[in-house]
Amino acid sequence: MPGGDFIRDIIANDLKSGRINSVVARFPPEPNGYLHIGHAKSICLNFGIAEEFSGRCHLRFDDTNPTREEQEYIDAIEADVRWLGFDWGKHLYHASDYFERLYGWAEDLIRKSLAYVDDQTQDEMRAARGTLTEPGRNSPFRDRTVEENLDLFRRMKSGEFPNGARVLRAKIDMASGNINLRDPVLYRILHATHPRTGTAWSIYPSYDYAHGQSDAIEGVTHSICTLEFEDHRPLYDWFLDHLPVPSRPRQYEFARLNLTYTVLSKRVLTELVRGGHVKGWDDPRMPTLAGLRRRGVPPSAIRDFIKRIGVAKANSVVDAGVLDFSIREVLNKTALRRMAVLRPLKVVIENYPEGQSEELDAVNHPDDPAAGTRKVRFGRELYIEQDDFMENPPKKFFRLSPGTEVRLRYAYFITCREVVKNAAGEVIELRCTYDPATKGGNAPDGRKVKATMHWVSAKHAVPAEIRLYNPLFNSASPDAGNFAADLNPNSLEVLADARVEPALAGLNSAEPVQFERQGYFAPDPDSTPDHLVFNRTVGLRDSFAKVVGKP
RNA sequence: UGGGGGAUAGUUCAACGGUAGAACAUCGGACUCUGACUCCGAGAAUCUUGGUUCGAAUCCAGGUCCCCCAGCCA
Repeated sequence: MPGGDFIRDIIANDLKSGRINSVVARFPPEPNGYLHIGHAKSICLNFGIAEEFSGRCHLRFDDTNPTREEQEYIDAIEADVRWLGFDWGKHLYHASDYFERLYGWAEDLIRKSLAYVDDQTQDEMRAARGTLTEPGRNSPFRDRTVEENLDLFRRMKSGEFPNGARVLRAKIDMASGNINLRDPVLYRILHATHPRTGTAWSIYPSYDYAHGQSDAIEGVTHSICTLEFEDHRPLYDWFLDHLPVPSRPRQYEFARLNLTYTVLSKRVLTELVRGGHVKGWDDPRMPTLAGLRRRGVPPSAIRDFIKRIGVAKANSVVDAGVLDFSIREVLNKTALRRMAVLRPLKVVIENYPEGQSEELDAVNHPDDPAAGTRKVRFGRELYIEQDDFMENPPKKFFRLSPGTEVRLRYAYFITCREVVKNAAGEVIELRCTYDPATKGGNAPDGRKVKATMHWVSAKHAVPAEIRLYNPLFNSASPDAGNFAADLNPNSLEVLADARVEPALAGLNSAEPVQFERQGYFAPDPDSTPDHLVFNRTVGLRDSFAKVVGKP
């Protein structure tokens, strides 16, 4: 029996003890924004449990607030869950599917004198709710007759009253230490158009009133949510205790995901989009599933990441580097290798005949011979990476500098003979010589070089735009209340004049490739045959960067 | 000074009265036609004070610190 965390332990025990025969879970998003990596934790947990224990997992939209929910989000959520690799089969539900039943149960509560219509204003209700340390006061409308309550509630439903005029409240305990039990609101008047039910309803159930009963209707056995709902559980149970529900779900809570250098709050993410701080929900800097997808992150990497971080009840912040690790872990095995020069520096091979060029063999994946080989063009004029040359190198610099010899991958050894500078003193060109005997990359005399560098032929390479992404925030734990102050102005870096090997022009999938020695890059949807655009999914580990103290 | 939760390496998670373990990160080293990958190695933790016990991260009591709750949001 699979175990691994306290939730799975509970389920395993429930199955073993016979309390349940099979597990039914659910992922219950509210369609008021896009899914992010924090939701991925919940999705992997709920759908993962269903898979592991041979149960099922429902996708249920918690669509009880038409003032913030939109069809666009509904569609995006379904697409994202599928993309992540999960299937709810025929079990697609909406809390709004149950509006009729929930309404009937509300009348039941009224008949049992367990609910009443309150005419207090919002301010009055707030004032009467008490504080964390003082009990609240009963509403003056708390003891209306069943008949009056029923009449008022029906008129609320028929749309007779304006927004905010009245609410239906549970009659529980205004003195409870748990504020959720101080006569919580069950229904509020909302004259709004619902994405699914249109204008059929002018009252809508609250989350607390809808969630547990929806679970019960669907036969959910384990209703897994995040920690902030822990003190809603007594209320969740109260409804199930007092209503003729068809099953008895149980709620369990786990700690939501937090990631360094990012914010996983739908409110903040929405503001980032609406405020134009990013280009949309799928901006590759966003921690949304849509953004990660656009950046080139494979869904299996996200699943691997979620597996690594575990599930527990302690609040925690996961190092964003763990996600990077998972991405590299997946991509290293699958991504084809290519050469691309991000910041080109021209190299002229003085002893290579003018006008000549040749094709050399390059492997597509060093650990997978089945991936085959391709040809790369070599010529007299090349581009190498600006970072791969230093005129006055420090001790541990193994790459090209005046007089040193390096290998150009799959090609030849070259030696730097001369440095050409412009009027400003910047290096604009290198004059080098090559050793024809080292064709393919090995010296017959057995001599070694300390560096192998990537390169492209100046004549044959294709121009490309490369987008590098850095964390959206400068702070490891941005203040969600004032996130603008922590925004990283350099989260997007565009390299407009990169050169890539021609094989990249014909890339026909959105799968990332590895630009050797640099990282994993995926074509952006903006990319066209005339204007290639690549997103850096994640960089390669770079231990040399630490040596030279690069950021 | 209400109610509900939580504290184990730098980080995240295990250990369910019987040798505190893993992953990421860090630091060494090997290998290498990617300063990648891979491999080997190292340092690094039970919030605190008592108690129970042959034996406590685990059970009990007190304390400390952290998080959540006063929406007609979810």
